[in-house]
Amino acid sequence: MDKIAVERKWNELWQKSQVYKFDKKNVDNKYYVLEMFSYPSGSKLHVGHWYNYGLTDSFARYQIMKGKNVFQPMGFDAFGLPAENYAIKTGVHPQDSTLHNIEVMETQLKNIGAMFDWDHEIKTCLPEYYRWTQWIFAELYKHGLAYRKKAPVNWCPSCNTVLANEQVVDGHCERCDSQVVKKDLTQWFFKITDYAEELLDGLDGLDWPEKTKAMQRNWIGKSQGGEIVFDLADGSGSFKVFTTRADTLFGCTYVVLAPEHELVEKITLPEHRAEVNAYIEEVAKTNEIERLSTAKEKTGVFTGAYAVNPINGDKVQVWIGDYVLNSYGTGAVMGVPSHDARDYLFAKKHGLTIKRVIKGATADVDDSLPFCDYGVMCNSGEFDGLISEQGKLAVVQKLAEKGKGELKTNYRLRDWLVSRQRYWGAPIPIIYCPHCGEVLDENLPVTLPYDVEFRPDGTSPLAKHRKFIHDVVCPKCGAPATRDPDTLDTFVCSSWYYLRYPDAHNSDKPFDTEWIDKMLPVDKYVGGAEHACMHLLYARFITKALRDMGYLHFDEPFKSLVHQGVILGPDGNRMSKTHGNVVSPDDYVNVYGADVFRCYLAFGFRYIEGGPWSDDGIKAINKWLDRVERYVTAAYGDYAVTDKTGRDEKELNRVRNATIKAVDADYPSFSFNTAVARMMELVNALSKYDALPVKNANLYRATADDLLKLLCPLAPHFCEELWQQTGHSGSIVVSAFPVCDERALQAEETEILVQINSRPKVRLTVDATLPKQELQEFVLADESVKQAIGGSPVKNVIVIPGRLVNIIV
RNA sequence: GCUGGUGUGGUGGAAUGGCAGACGCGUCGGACUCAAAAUCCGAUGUUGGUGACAACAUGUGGGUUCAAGUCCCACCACCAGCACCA
Repeated sequence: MDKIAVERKWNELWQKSQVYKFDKKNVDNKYYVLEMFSYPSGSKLHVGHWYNYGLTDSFARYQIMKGKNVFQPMGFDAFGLPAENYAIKTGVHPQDSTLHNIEVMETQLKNIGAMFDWDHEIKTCLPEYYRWTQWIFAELYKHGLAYRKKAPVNWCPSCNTVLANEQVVDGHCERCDSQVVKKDLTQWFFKITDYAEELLDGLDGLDWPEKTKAMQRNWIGKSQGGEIVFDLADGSGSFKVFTTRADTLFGCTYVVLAPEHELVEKITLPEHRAEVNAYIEEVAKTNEIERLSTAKEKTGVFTGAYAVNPINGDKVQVWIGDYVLNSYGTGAVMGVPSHDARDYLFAKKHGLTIKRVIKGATADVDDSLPFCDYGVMCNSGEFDGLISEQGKLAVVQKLAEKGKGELKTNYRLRDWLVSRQRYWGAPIPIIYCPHCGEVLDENLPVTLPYDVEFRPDGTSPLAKHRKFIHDVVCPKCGAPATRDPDTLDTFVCSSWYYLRYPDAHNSDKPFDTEWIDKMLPVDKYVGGAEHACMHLLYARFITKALRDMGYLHFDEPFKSLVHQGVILGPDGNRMSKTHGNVVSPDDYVNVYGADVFRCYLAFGFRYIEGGPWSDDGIKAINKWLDRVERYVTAAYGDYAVTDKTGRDEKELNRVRNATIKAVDADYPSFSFNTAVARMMELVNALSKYDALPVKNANLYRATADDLLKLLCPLAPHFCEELWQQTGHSGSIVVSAFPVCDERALQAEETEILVQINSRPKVRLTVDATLPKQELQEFVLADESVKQAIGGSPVKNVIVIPGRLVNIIV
């Protein structure tokens, strides 16, 4: 068979007959399969795309054959930084390059032979989509979930531009190598932290990999402790620290503020100012990863100020240190050198007091300092003798009575910063009016202008687009106003696209609430594990926020999640241009066809593991499909079948049904490699039968039919062609998946293993229906078993019916 | 550093606590052929033995069990994620 010609033929016929069109009337039986949509990159589809889309399509095709009404859409996450960088480099407008890339990728995606419903294609960079991204911003704003505050950005003083983390290499600008500094800008945030608790709780009910759930739990990072108020010693103000170890408060001998803490400027004494300012400037140059690195020495400087430990009135020094982050907790920590390893090092280095307040619970505990485990309080006045677990509550309670503390749950999760000082994104629908302040622009879409200047010169392309910024009046009072010059993080675009798909071109609404409640949640979501914390968390947040606004009536967007593994380059590295190890599927698809390539990807890897690329064995898959063709064709010659091995047809029927059973379990669990292996076994079984010119070949033909159906999800064109060639009517791709006949699996006789003292000794063929007791008697009566035992007394016999008998002598 | 994962022949990988290595690749041998390709058949964990067979084998060392790749403990290596989380 000329596989490539056949693929072209069926691809066209399927498009024409709209065999994959989602049946809107049959929603009760819907099955929503979604692969994370593509970024329209300038390089073509790589092997990883095929691995994700091709094999998930096989899963979707399996669901169709199991009678589901499958909805499987495709689209493009089309905004983003690379297109803008490309524009700066080449002058090609992001819109032009992006739309062109999409066109190329659409053609390539169609070659996979996936049953995407292109009628509902999404391109996030089109106004028909991003107007609703802006609508989401507007709704969050109206419900108090979008707000502005100052936040630092990476700033390259030489390029005069904001850099993404990705563009900062070792603290330097990737373009000009200048030292990158932090700069505060007022930016928009989404209040994802309002949902921290629910995002955490909701994980329990999800059919997601445990690994991913664990990562989200860590990311949300719930911790329970106390918030404690420290007054400044001169009475000029106060600040709070968060701690999970309030039981160690008596050992607090200093406090450390983040260098960015708002109080630093105010409290620093004149004689310390120079040192403090120099330190702050130095910290602005480092990124968070450097600041928090364990390998780095803990640095800090004294501000000259003192605060009062609220539990015992001690005067403690106020320091600043880069290991304290302004974005976590209260931006201030108490220093307890005796019971915290980090504080211990810090205190040793700077000569600060170390005071034990916890001792080991029992004498055998090594409680030499720093002693960081729970223990018993000491040197803590009225609290002496309390164990840490009780002590940390008691201390906070005592402080609460004086208004100096409260129990507090803290989350590591931060609010979602969505402002980007970029052009190629959805404009933020906010207008600034000199009279009314910030005003939501509900006249959507706020269209992204095409004619902009990309050359970086200190302002983003939108900010210097006079017409876009200034050609606007306040919606409230009509006064001349200005637009927000920033665009939305592309994660905002991708946080709701699964809601848009089922009705992608609706121009009245982002989605129809009644319809969406029937279509969602997504039944199977497939994509890379690298999105575990960002995209997957944002999507859950948006779903919950829209639910609380009354637009949705479900809690979670993705009921079931699968991560495909990563196909590495042949050298074992991640495929990338820099490694020069990118493998193009086209080189193989042009030679062997899409079906062979899909089957190879299915067979050669554990789907969720992935691994280094190697094309060893792709020829073998090609040959195997040729074998399938030969046996299927033979079955439909005017032939019947005799058995070369001397077994009767029962054996063929048994293998046939065993294969059905196994493959029927493998597809839904994404175990494609074993599914192929089982089908190979079936073909091997078929090969044991010779075709001879007699009639009556029903079983052989039925087996061939089943084989085609089992294989169809992986090699749809190939199977459709053979289905037609063997005279069947209708399309195999929507035919019913074979059902296993359990009766065929029940053998009358079975071989069991007899072990003596757990060592395999004798094999016996026995009646498969023998109950335990009789099986034991049968085995013990057997001559060869008696011989193997050799007269030693039998102490114990373990019988596993159908498998083995273990005789302990 | 913390957390999670992985570790099985020359190789990709199979194994609800029950005969480790299914199914492939590769290699070796054979059939067909003038020859090659294609196809088909057979062998293939290691060691010892002509042999039937025996011993040893799932990163290392212990443990539980009649029975461990699988469960428990410790360690080693590699990979991924997170970065002092107060």
